[in-house]
Amino acid sequence: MSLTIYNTLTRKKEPFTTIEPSKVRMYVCGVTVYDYCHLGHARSYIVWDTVRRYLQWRGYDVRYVQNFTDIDDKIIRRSQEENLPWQDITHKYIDAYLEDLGRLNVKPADAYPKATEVIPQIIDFIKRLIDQGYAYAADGDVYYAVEKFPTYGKLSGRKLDQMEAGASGRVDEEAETKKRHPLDFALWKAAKPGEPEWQSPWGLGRPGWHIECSAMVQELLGDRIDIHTGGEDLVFPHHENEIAQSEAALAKPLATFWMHNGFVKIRGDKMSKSLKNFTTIRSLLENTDAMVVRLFVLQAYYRSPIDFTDEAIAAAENSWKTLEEAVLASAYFKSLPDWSNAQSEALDEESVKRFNEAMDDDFNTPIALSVLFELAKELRRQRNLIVHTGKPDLPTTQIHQKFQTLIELMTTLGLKMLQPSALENAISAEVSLSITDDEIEALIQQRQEARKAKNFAESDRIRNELQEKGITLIDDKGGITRWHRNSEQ
RNA sequence: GGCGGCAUAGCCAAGUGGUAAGGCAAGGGUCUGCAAAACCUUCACCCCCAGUUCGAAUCUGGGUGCCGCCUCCA
Repeated sequence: MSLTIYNTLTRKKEPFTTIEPSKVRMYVCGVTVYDYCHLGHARSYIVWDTVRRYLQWRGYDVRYVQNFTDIDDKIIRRSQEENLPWQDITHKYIDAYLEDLGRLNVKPADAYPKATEVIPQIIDFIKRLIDQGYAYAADGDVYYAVEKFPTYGKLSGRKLDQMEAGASGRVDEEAETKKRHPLDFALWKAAKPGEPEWQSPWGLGRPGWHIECSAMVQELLGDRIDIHTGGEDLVFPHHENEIAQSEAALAKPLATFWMHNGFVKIRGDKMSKSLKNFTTIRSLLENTDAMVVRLFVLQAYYRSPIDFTDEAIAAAENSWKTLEEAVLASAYFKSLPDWSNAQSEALDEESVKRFNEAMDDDFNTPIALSVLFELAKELRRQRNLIVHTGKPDLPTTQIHQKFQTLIELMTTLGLKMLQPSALENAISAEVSLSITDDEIEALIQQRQEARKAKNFAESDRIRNELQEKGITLIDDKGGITRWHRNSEQ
């Protein structure tokens, strides 16, 4: 089976193809940097990061470019409000973006172009559109003439005459008078006094929002790319306009596959900055493990909406614990006599097969995760058997294989593997700091005597005392008490 | 007004013609002084109505409800 991807452009799943064999050129629409990122952004970039990781795991050489929009009305407004140069605003929030998404284990892009770094390319692009008759200058602004592009609306499935201009109620009156058609959009905006400005053939001004992506894609990835992604709110107008710009100027399809992720909802509504109902990534991470957030996102299919609730996060927390415990179980597997002989790269083929089938079907992470949970539960079971009965009921080579597979698949989904060596250090530190084996044995002996005398208050006291020192006691049949040091911190 | 999406157990969420994955939570049993683990076990008439079919959560038509987009937006 081969990878299929849902393409917004055609509204169906299509077999994945690349322009160049085994190379993927991928462009991800990034954020406008005037504020901290919220959970909605987190979802989007976790999803695209996972797509990238999976393509790499399947052997593709992926070039991944993601932009920062570092000049626009909101940035200007923010800089005026805070009385700071706009560069201070954008630098601050770019740093914050990299930090927040890094914590979610989103890999850095191969390039992070900024709008203000490609002004010459943007100007060239606009000139080209004007020369070819797709754009017109109007009193310091430049607009794209949507009526000149016959297939305008093909991505979002609309026709010009169906759209009600200004239906969203956010129309700039002044700009309307300059436009030839209400749907025409700005490629270049004249600067008002005091605003950041760049020299252009049309006077001092700044680029419109959509043109930067067309220019950057061409600059960094070429005239055509394989995958272009973003949140579903970007389908119209942003991506529609990118298509109009790039395909008019270059006369070839911009992207083969257009992918869009569903929203994060909160209490049934879209989470967004304008609704002021967002939770920023950094506030969420104050008391939630980053991998819990990642798991919360991946437990849904990327095109479906997900509802952000305390219950959902709590459930993800428990789910993550299951995976974590399975990874931590390696501390116990290491004590198996033939563990070191079992070391090999071999994976559990059946699990890998099912994982790939799920991911090949338009990145169906909920199903892919079910494979991980099955592995994790089996590993946890083996760990428990070791702790409670002294030996597992699977051959060590199989345990090793399942363990190796779990780690590999978790890594592919960007679920950060805990370093077993760090764990060992933690455990050995605990051992050296707390209590020796002999002391434990002595206490257990005392407790046995208390139990024989039916002095359960005393026996429970000893159990609790040891528990506080990180030692768990297990009473087996035949009056034997086993114990182990707790592996979880 | 136009375009689009969604509706599956207490919660989250797969499943696109063959008789309901997975996760979370909950309950019962064996065992136990208590506890832990293990093992066994319980938990969905798939929003409604009609149709197509040997067979539908899955296809068709009609409803109902919720949501998104229509130049701020991941």
